[in-house]
Formats: sequence, C-alpha cells, structure tokens
Amino acid sequence: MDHRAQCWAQTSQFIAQVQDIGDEIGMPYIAAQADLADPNPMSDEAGVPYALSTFRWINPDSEYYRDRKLALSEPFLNACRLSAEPFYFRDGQFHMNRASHLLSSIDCSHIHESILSSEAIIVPVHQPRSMLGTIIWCAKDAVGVEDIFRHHAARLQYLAVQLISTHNEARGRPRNAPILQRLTRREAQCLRWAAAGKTDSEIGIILDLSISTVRFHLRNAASKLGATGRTQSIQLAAGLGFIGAV
Amino acid sequence: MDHRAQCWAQTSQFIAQVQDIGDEIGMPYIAAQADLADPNPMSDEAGVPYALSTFRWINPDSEYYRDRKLALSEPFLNACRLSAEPFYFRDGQFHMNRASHLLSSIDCSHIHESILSSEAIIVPVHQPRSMLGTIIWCAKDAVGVEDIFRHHAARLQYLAVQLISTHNEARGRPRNAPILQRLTRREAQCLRWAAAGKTDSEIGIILDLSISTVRFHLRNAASKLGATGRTQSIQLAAGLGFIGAV
DNA sequence: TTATATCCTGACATAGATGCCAGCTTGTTC
DNA sequence: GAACAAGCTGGCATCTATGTCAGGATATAA
Repeated sequence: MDHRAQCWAQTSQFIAQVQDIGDEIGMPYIAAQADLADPNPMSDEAGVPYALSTFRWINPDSEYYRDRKLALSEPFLNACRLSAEPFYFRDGQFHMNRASHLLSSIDCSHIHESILSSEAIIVPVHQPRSMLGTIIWCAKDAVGVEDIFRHHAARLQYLAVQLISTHNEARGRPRNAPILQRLTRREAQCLRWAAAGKTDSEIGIILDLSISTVRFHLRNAASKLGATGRTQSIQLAAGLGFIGAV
Repeated sequence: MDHRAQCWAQTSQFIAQVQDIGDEIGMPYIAAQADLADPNPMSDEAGVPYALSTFRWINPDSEYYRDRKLALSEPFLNACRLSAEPFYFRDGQFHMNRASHLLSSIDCSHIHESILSSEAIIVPVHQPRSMLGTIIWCAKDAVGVEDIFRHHAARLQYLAVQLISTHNEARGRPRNAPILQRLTRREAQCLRWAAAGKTDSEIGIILDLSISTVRFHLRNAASKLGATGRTQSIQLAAGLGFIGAV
C-alpha cells in the first residue's frame, strides 16, 4: 500500500472517531470542512461527501452540505477565521474556556434560523499555507455544552487537527514544499512591509534603504520561496509564518 | 480590572501550567514563541522574557532565547511551518501519531550540535492572520518521548493554543478586525488567482472576464477587507482563510 | 414596482513593479 | 593577498496596477 492510500485509510478511521466521539458526548450532528475556501464539500477518496457516507445531520433530508452557508453558518465560519481556539455556541453567543473579546463582534442574531441547533462545539483548524478548516459538533436540544466543552475540548481539537491534516495529505493539497531556504533578516523585513501594502519606495524609507536594495531583497526572497512576483511571495511567506502579525 | 489586564493574568496562569506539565511528564525544558516572525523573545506585560521569569533551559547560562536559531533550532521552526499537528523529535527525526511524509524532507543532521536535547515535543500553533507560534518541551536525556507524546499530545496542544491565543489577545496583536463582510464568489475567485501571482489580464482569461471586471472585483474585495492595494488584500485574505490551498 | 446586491464593461492618466544591465562595500576564509 | 558571500546601489525600458470617471445586465426580496 502506498503512502497516499495509507493516508486515506487513516482518514476514514479519524472520520469514524469524529462521529463516535460525537455520539459519546451527545452531540452527534457533525459538519466538517477541510478548506473553507473550497466550495465543494469535504469528500473521501471516491468523491463521496463524508456528510453522505458517515456524518449525520439534524435534518437528514436537507442536503445541507451543498449549501455551505446553511451547514457551516456564516457566523460560525467567521468566528473560525478569528479564533485559533475551540469554542462553543450557546444562548446565541460564542464562549470559550476563558474570557475573550475575540468573538464578541460577530453578529449571531440570525443563527437559529439557518442552523437548527441550540448548542454546538466549533473547532477551527488553522493549517500551514493559509488553509483554514473546521469541524462542528452539534446537538439538537440543550445538552449542557459548557460541561462537555470543558471536559472534551482538548480531545476534540486534537482529533480535528489530525483528521484534517491527514485528509489534506491524502489529497496532496496543499502541495508540500520540497525545500525551505532560510530568509535573511532584510528579506523578511521587506516582505513584511510589502505585505502591509507598502510600495518599494516606502519600504526604502522605513528601512532606510534605497529602492534598488528593496527590490534586490524582494527578488531574492521571491526566488527562495519559489514565487513569481510580489503577490505570490506574500501569499507563500504568510502561509509559512514568515510575516507574522500586524 | 479591565479586559487586557485579565488576559495578562490568565496568560501567566497558562505559562505556569506549561511549566508544570513539563515537569510532570519529565520534559521540563521549554521554549515558547508566540510569533516566529518576531525577532524578540516572548515576554510578559513588563517585557520580561518568560524564558527568564519561568521557563528553564538545559544550559541555564546560555541566553538561548536571544538567539532564536539556537533555542528554536531552524529545523524545528521549519517543521512547524509545514505541520498543523504536534510532533516529536527522537533519534534525529520527526515523528507523529500517524505515518506522514510532511516532515521527511527537513534536514535534521545538525540539530544535536545546536540544541542539547535528544528528545522533544513540538507543538506548532497556527493562528488567524497568518501568525505562527510554537511551544517546545525538551528533555535532556532520553525519557521515552514516544509514550509521553501518545498520552499527552492533546493536552499539550490545547494548552499551547490557549496560552498563545491569550498572550496575543493581551498584547492586542494581531489587531482584531471589527467587521467581516462577506466576500462574493467572484471576489474570492479573483483573490485566489491574484494570490497565485496572476496578473489582471491572466485572471480575466482564466475566469473569462474582462480586465475591467477583474479590477472591479479586486477593488471590492480590498475595500471589504479594509486593505489598500493588492498585496495587502492577499495578506489579509490569506490570514482569514479566504484563499485556501494551492 | 422599487430597491438591493451581484455582476459585467469601457477609457484615461499616473504611479508602481519588474527584468535586465552594471558596479560598490564589508567581512570571512584560506 | 585572493577568493567568496552577503548586502547595498544605480539606470533604463516595459509591463502592470491603481484611481477616477462613466455605463448597463440580472436576479431576488419587499
């Protein structure tokens, strides 16, 4: 058995575990997406959505997984974009194990109309190369999600990360980079300011370099990253963590 | 007590937990960095590095945290860039709970010279907005990291994510976005191809649109993201998971 | 019907990025 | 001293992106 097939086999084991743990904790309705930017549902090797083959949903008749706005309700997705931690949904709000304002700005007022669930545990999965996925465990009625979350968040998160990582490796997407050359200090600095939208001449002023030098460093950085042009450099460097926070 | 102070207080609790669990599992030497792109060590509210105030290191005299190449040995960092899952280091190689080729291309031949540890558990923490952090638990001598990893990886990962998230919220970095407008299908498509380094006219050919239309969508996307210019749009969209995999 | 959102297209001028050429300094190693 | 790497700078021609103006098509919901 070659490696890809092995990854697919491992993936279906993780899929089963995800459903099992959902049944165990009383939140058996599950939505999963390895890449939120992908309009297609997350599917197995044969192209069958896991939502068909394994995962159950609150309303079994709805092809919820085809309309991602319904399944992975927009506020849930946006919350995933902003949080690295797992969190849960109850009483129309997001919560986690600590006091946080990260998710307080998200408008949840229309969730109940689109997702027929009162309580849910959401695990965002931020991945290399700027890929973002999520797994959501839902309950139909109130099951005391706060306690469930406190006891199982760590397991759920680790399982979610493993499933999505394995699934991605099986799909060969994102493509794994063969080499990783070291970026010099100057190259990283120029990239960071370029990502902030600065022009070459602005970067030159900021770092006290001439335009030519800024161009020199950006060119070298692009070549090390295997990128063609500034935008792709930014995309690759950001996805590998070379750029960092604003 | 205001929210930021609360986050700082919570952060030091997590810091203590990280050291405690390290002692408990027999891997008490710890290196942490919330943002790999930040040349400064991870520090508390007063600016004192956690490496000074709390964490221990194998050689207490070395100011290892000042030289990140030494502390967070280059191959460790590069492995973090490529993996969303926690993994461990033993016998000069990286391993995880499953068969994976993700980290096999990384050259580890010079690790023993720079990091005086034979075994380590590495938890990469991929965060929103393209920030990447890590926490590394090390042992001086062999302690059977394989079993430790199998039993504690989930706890370690959840703790690492919580610590780094709280620390970032305390620092107010990355800045939390107030609003998140929905990107339309076309806007997302144009962004994706722009991130791949395509020019407006190339995107037009790919999506069968005129250059004007491509420009129209990219302009709208930039305005929704609060970005000025194409490069910043890419950086923001990538960091929020709108672009996805190659 | 009237909004509203999404989507589509064109023209023009200016600023910026890119490809290509060349040369310079500084420090290290042999 | 010679050879080498890393960093730094300039000029020039061309392509690309951006700002600003204009117009219209289609569909869905109130």
